Amino acid sequence: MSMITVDVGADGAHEYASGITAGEVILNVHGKRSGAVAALVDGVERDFSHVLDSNCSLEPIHGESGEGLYILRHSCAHLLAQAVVEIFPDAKPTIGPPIDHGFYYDFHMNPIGDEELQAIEKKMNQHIRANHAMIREEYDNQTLREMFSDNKFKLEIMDDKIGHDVGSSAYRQGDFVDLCRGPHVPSTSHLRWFKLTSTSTAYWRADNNRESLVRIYGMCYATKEGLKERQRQIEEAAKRDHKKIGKEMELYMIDEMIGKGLPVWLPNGEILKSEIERYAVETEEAYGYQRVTTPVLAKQQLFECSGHLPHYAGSMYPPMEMDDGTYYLKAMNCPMHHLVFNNKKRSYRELPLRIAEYGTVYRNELSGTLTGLLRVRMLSMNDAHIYCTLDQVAEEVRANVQMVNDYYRTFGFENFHLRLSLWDSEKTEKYIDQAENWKATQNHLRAILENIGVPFVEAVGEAAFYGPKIDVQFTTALGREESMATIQLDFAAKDRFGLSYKDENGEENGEVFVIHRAPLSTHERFVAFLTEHWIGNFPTWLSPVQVQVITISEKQREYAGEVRQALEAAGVRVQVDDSDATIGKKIRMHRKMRPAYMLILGEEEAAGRTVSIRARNGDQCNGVPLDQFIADIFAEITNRESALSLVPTSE
RNA sequence: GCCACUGUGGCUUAGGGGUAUAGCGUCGCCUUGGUAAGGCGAAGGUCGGGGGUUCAAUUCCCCCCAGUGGCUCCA
Repeated sequence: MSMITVDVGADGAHEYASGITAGEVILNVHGKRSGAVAALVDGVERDFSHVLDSNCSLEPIHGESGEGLYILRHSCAHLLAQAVVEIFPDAKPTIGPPIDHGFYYDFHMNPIGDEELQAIEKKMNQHIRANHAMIREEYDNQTLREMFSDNKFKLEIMDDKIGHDVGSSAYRQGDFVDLCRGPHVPSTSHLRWFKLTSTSTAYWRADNNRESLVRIYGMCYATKEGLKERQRQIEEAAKRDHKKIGKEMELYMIDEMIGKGLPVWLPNGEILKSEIERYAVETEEAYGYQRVTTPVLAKQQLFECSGHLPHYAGSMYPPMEMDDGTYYLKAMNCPMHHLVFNNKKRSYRELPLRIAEYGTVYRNELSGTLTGLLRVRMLSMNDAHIYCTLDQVAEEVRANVQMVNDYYRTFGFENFHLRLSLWDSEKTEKYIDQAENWKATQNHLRAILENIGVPFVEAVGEAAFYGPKIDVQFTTALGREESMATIQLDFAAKDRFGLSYKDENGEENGEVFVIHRAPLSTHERFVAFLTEHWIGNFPTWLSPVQVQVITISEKQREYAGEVRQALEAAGVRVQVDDSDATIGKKIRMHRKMRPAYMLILGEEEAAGRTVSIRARNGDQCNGVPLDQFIADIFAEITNRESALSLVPTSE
């Protein structure tokens, strides 16, 4: 029998008889409880059953590693499919990939509800206890096609992904077999820490013209702790939910009579919104923007000119017939800003021309997508369009990236990164048909980003229909990525609107590039993220209630009134509670509104014209002279400090 | 738009074929209290809307509407 040498990394090289499996080697080197779910053989992921017949390197893939979790979840998807087809023999499994935190599997079957989900979960647990081996089987193409002849989805996958002459593999556990490349965990007992979470519909190949499928989601971890930790994270995120906090703090309301996706900013939310806007106005004036206001509706011709009709018609509110034509609510400001640019002859001396607008657009987002402030049909934003030459694009993009960084630092955001969103050369029907321009502008943007030296990722198929863009991607408390800000390069507007300027040579020059940018997303979405990020405990400058005054007894009413007046005179948002409730009760009541500071006023404070400051965490700072407190909080507000520093933290 | 689930006073919620809980909040009275619930009392709901089954529907069925989680979409 020939021998082979297996390099097992830090543990050196071992000699084995040829024909040994990867799993046997791992068992030999790392023992039974190594937590390995698969093996990396010469850098390729393999099953434990993989036979070694020549010298190689081998290391275990642990269930808790990224690769290991991926395998675990993929295997768990198979287990799900096994349970589903047993309970619903007519269900046709389609695809079932691992995803962040878990997996899903799409089935062609009748819709199911929670009860069925529980039954499926129960069945999966039975199979886990039975500990079926997950066995890899290799077949030629013909055999595979016969095996899955009753599942047109699997046949379609074979048509697309596997050459007709090469064959592929399937994995069997118990009576269930599924087409799959693998690798998988050696047996179903590894899949113990899973939970089915939800069902949904998905379309075959994500195409809504094709079959509607039932998608079942689950999460799966290598350990009980992993699963528990994820459940904790979900609970934690629920506490940060902007819908819950927004209701508690009375930031916004949504009323059926007004319409869904159309939030009303209540006084407290309006304060947040207007503070954001005030900050944006100050910042963007400094960056050389000029503000305009345009109407909320315009004639059909405008949106035809811009190309939004028909490209974007589905996302606009339906047309209104008027005596002089058809009108649409604006879903974007750009066409009107282009007309502002065209309002007079422009000189190269005016470029870059930066036109900003703080207003609202309306988009007919699909009803099923609307949630709280995160996805709405009324979008308020600090929108702007920059008109410049190709040479100026780089500097404008750089300034915008810097602006985004400035903004986010002030708001306390750290979990974000840039994404270069590109067109998809395979799906050109989604985009304006100028392949050369796409390639050129994409390369230009990429070069600009590389030149600035900021890290970024690239995403194919995420471009706007008129040009590539730089998106600022934000990670939520649930670990999900959402688009926040956007900087878009538009090479099409100049032709559609005949944008031009008189250049240095006195020539009429039509090479006007437009940059669309909205660094703070929409105010709705931004406030949702802000609320989640701060759990409603906003920096002082943003807090709807900056100071909550609480009297010990009604004897301090007069002093409380003086404190209020002094704070109001300094422009501080202050509320006074001089009711006859006890101090403990007042504190408990007002915590809901999350004031930046509470001021406790009793006999001592009134006598010495001081205040006792109570921070959100309960820390105290007693006997602070009123004038000093006002000076300090004024500075904290004016500097837009993100940390509250008027009460030293007790450590 | 599609699928599943949910919808009870301002908020959180119990219940379930015989028109309904409780807590918080609100209001009144007592209390004048030093840091996350002082006491007593009162008001407040056609149980999301419409239809059906039934002697009787908030409860069961159907249709809408809205919300939640996903899909799709997302300039």
